[in-house]
Amino acid sequence: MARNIRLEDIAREAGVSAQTVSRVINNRPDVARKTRRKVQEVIDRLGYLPNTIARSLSSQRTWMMGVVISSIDRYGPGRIFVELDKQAHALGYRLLPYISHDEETVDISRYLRELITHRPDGIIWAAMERAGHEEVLRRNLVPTSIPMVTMEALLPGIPKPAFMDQEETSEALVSHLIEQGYQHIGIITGELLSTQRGKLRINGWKKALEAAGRPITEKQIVHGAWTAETGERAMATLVEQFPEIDAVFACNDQMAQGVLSFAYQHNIRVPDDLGVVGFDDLPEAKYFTPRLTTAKQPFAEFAAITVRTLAEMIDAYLEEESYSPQETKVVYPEIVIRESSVRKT
Amino acid sequence: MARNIRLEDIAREAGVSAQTVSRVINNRPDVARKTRRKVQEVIDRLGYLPNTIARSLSSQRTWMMGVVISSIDRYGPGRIFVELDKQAHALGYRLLPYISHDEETVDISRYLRELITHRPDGIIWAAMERAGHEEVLRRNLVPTSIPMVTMEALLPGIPKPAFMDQEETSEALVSHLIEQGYQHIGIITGELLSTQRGKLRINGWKKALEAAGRPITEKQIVHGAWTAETGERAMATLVEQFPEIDAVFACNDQMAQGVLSFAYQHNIRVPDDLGVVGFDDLPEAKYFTPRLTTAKQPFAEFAAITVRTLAEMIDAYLEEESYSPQETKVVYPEIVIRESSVRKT
DNA sequence: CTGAAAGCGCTTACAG
DNA sequence: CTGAAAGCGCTTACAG
Repeated sequence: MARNIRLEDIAREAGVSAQTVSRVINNRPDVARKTRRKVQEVIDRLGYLPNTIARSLSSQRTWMMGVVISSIDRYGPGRIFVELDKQAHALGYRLLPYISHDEETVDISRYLRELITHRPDGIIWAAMERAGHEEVLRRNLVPTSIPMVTMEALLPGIPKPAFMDQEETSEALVSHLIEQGYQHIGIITGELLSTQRGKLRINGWKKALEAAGRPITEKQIVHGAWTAETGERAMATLVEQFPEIDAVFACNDQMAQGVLSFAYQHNIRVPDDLGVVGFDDLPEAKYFTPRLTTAKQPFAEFAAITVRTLAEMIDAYLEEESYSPQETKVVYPEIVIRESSVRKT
Repeated sequence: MARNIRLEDIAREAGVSAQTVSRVINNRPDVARKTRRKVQEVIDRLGYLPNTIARSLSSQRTWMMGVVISSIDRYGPGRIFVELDKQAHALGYRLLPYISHDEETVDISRYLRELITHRPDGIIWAAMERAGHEEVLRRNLVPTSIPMVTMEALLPGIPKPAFMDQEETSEALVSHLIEQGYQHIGIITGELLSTQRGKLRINGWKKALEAAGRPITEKQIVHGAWTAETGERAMATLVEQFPEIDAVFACNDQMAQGVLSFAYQHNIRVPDDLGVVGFDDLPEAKYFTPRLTTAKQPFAEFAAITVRTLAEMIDAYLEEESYSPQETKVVYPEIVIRESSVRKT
């Protein structure tokens, strides 16, 4: 097989030393214009592309950020991954994805260990919180002292540069339903109560009801699993155990779509008989039947803050300075009101 | 900063040579049980994780597959990326993603060149076809002789191990509409006719109409851009320029959702006044109002064939054998018939 | 079954 | 502004 062209080949051809070629490649200022031109000409002519592997090994820097994230074929994680990639790229980093396709069974410890063998300059922990993760990180990451930030789970000692508000936004969505005159408001949650995100959305719902002096009972709460299918099923359960229901907060848009489907199949008119709000503002949410009221999360900003902070931590680490950002910047979703929650008067 | 533990540290601590440690790490058979046990004990005790960068450099093998793909926050590319990741992981490879977030403006040449600097063992080209890509590949990839496969675009000299049928499936969807008694069938395409995929879906629609002896006119065809928004707008255009329309083939489910939204807003009953079929079978398609008839693409199989073939090409390349798979395995989407295209009798 | 030497392709001080 | 030497942390023949 044809051997790749090396830096040394360029040096020989251009009649200079390897370091000079290295300087040209890395755009160092201390090269004579004439020398630079000659070296560049040889590089272009031979189509030389430097070997990042060798560069990483000798400079002890990979310009890689590892990302541990759950299935990115869901809307939220997918958007987050894409925005992380954009931001990382803008700062000169590449992403090395570790996607836990099957969160229940994946051995996160093996994943993390394999990721560390690639010596990323930093790690973004975007996985959902799970029992045991803290221990996995303590045992495998801490000894390496690789800078890390978390986006989702709260992990002791690990900075969380940005926090996407869940509770206030949920409260605002439910308060909107109350203002529209809905009386009996149920909730379809996305998952077990064990995750932070799940808990906060429920808390928001509770707070809105409490503020309005409405009773809160267990039968108003049904757990789904983020999909349209579970949304539809959850709505069936709600109607059965809480028949007076006239509005529902589905904790994401896909589940809201399941609710709308249930309503359509059972001739329940939305928004007249049933008010519906979701969470996410999928690109399609505006085209649900009827158009869905929901909350749009600023993923780009969320990712940008996270990546920039990690980049700063990496810089500080390389300078052997201690730098551990304490603040968490809160970003707020935007409420988008559409037909599904506005009664025609 | 704390220096990482190296293979040599393990060797010294265990009282053996570096190569012996290397053998243990790589599970080579030729190590005495006792030696292996001792070395493993030291590895575990010190929490040693080998450095993949160094390994890649010396072995001239990265176990990385580069993936050039368009925005993965859309359903199709997202699913493909996830399935590629699963399959690659199963064969011991990692994915190095190069996502062209903004297909129009991204400089694919710079992307590819940067990817090559990472010396992936192989490259998966999952980007849509665009004018100029062929030239970019010829200039940058061919000299490196890195094995590559394509999933989407047809590129001369580059194997395409799997092909996802578009034409026959589209024809079957439209024939189904004809069988249901729909007379005037429009189409909303996903993009310009310049891509293979776009063309094939339109061809399928045409063939079905031709087989049924129906006329085909330009006014039956409107171009969208894969989103619900463009689907809704395209439907408005269709109704205006082709008022007798009683069924529509939307080239993906998101656009079909836009169509359903348009119908809902204008009191057009689906499926009675308008039959609708989509393409993709989003998890939500079953919960559209009404439930959507569509085609489910076997992405897992598509990705599996592609990755396995690339892995074989890499093996052959390393053995200095010439191996260039000529066959393309065709995989077929499954038609899923639901309410949106079945008239109640 | 085990080890000493060379090399993968770069960058990093250091010297001039 | 330019270069000779050493080193990054592994693996690969090769020798015994």
